[in-house]
Amino acid sequence: MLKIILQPLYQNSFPPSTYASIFQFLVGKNFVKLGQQVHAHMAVRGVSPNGLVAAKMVAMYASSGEIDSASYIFDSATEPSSLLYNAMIRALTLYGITKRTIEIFFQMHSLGFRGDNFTFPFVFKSCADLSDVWCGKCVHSLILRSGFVFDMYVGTSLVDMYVKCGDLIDARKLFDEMPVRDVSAWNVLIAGYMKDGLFKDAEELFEEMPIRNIVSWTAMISGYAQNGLADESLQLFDKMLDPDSEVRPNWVTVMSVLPACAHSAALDRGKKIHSFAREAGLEKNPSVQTALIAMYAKCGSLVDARLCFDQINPREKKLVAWNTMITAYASHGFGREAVSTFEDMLRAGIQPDKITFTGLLSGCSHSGLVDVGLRYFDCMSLVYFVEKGHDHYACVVDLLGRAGRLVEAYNLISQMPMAAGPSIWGSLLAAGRSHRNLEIAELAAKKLFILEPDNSGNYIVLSNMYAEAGMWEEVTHLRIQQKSRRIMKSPGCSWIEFDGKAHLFLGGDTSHPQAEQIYLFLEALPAKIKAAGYMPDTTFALHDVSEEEKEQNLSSHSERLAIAFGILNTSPGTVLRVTKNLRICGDCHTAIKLVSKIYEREIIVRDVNRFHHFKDGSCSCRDYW
DNA sequence: ATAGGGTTAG
Repeated sequence: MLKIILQPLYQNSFPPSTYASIFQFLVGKNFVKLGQQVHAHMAVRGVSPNGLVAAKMVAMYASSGEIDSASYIFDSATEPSSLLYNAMIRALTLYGITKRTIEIFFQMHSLGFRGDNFTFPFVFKSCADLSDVWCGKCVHSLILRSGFVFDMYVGTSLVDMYVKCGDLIDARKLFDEMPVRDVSAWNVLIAGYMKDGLFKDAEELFEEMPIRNIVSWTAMISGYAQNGLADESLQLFDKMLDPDSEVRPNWVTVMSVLPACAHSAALDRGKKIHSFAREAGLEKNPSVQTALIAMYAKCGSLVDARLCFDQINPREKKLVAWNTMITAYASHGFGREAVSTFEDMLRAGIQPDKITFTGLLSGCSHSGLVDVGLRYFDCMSLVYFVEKGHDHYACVVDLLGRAGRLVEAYNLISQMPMAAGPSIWGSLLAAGRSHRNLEIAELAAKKLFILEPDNSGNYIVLSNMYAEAGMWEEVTHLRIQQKSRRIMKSPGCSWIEFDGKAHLFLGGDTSHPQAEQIYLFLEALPAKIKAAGYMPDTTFALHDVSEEEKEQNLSSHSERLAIAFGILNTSPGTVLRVTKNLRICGDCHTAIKLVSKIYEREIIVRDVNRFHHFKDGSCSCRDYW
């Protein structure tokens, strides 16, 4: 076929069916230039494309990335046909132009072309992407009597539409009514249940279905991972690696399981999955590489994250990869690196988006780069064409608040074009606390009591501030309020990975087999610190007593237990990586700095907000978090 | 020519 096309095209025009076959042949081949030559050949000879030819041209252009040319052909077609409409609807769906897809469908319908089994799957997909259940139902009702609902493809896309619109009841009903179901229909429903957190229903379907393919497995694994069920996700992934498993993981599976490692900070597991990806030839996939960056960053290994980032082929280094790297630096308090990576990104010609700026601004905030952050914030919409969103304001309120510029922070909130959410008032409250501004703290706390009445932390912060100021009546009042709403504080816990297993400690925990040794170690610590000639920063400890576990003995905070366990069980010099479910307390922060110096250990603590790299007596956050 | 699993986030 190619030979025929490549023969000189100077001869007379061909009959339409020939042009149609040529364009048909070029679909998906990415020979745009050739397609354009044939197109010109036709145009020069005054042949106007009939419905069939136009349809093939639309398909050809759309499949080679030329959606504008496809649209042009469609708009200038003189002879509309079902086939042409189908081709255009398919092309638009391919490019995610959902609204136009639906418009074109209704235009088609109004011209008397009713649509067929090659039309509806795309229309329902568009409704699904828009979460437009109203439109979906409307199209559904149009075809109720036509019999197309019994087509397997149409049925599956309908079930998917209801799933994506959150209507699982109707999705299930349609699924049960389908006369023929293949594995795709099952997968759609499984994915639907996992999104909604209905694990039992998803598991039942997964067991029940006659054939499971890689998509079924991946839907389960990613569903668990996205809902924070990291163990379930990793276990199922292991099952898939079993030699007599029915399927092998592919790049989507690997990409989906990595967030489970990230969630539980399981660096060793993550490294094993990385090795698997390497052996399976999936390491060069840019999406896998991006998921690896995020995994390494969240498991505390920025070095490995950067290595993965550098290994991505520059041509394949897309927005998400840059965002992930910038965010990784930001969460570790490496603000300067976040900024320089952002500048590298601009030089590479990548257009930043709103996530880029949340990463960049939070990086500035976490490392005290106040002026740099403010400069980027001021010009982000005019220079980089990214609209300022709620989260960007949150970063800058945080930035100003940490720097003690509380009035400016408050003024910024008042000027926001949208309502400030809990993250913003939370930042302001934290800033009010650390800079001892009761007025601002009170103001922020009162907003938070309305916005998130169940969050115990807000009551505790304000109550501690009242206590510090000797305002005991207010303390009592807050306590009564808290009791009446039955607000429970969440218990602090920390874990550390050792020997392929997570060792978890609660505050004051004595249940660990090595508890005795751990407590002996911690009790000996103050003397060691003194002997080494360091003075604990008592001023800091005095006014920043842990807000979450005040009544508890500071020296048995969960992060200290985990670190003690780590020092006792690993060889000298091993980096310790500890994860905590709450914010690290000021007293522990001071203690860990000293431990890092005395025991010559690098200690990396991931708390609920960010990372702390303790080394040689100081922390990467420069006591600024 | 048609449907299903998807990585980044104060």
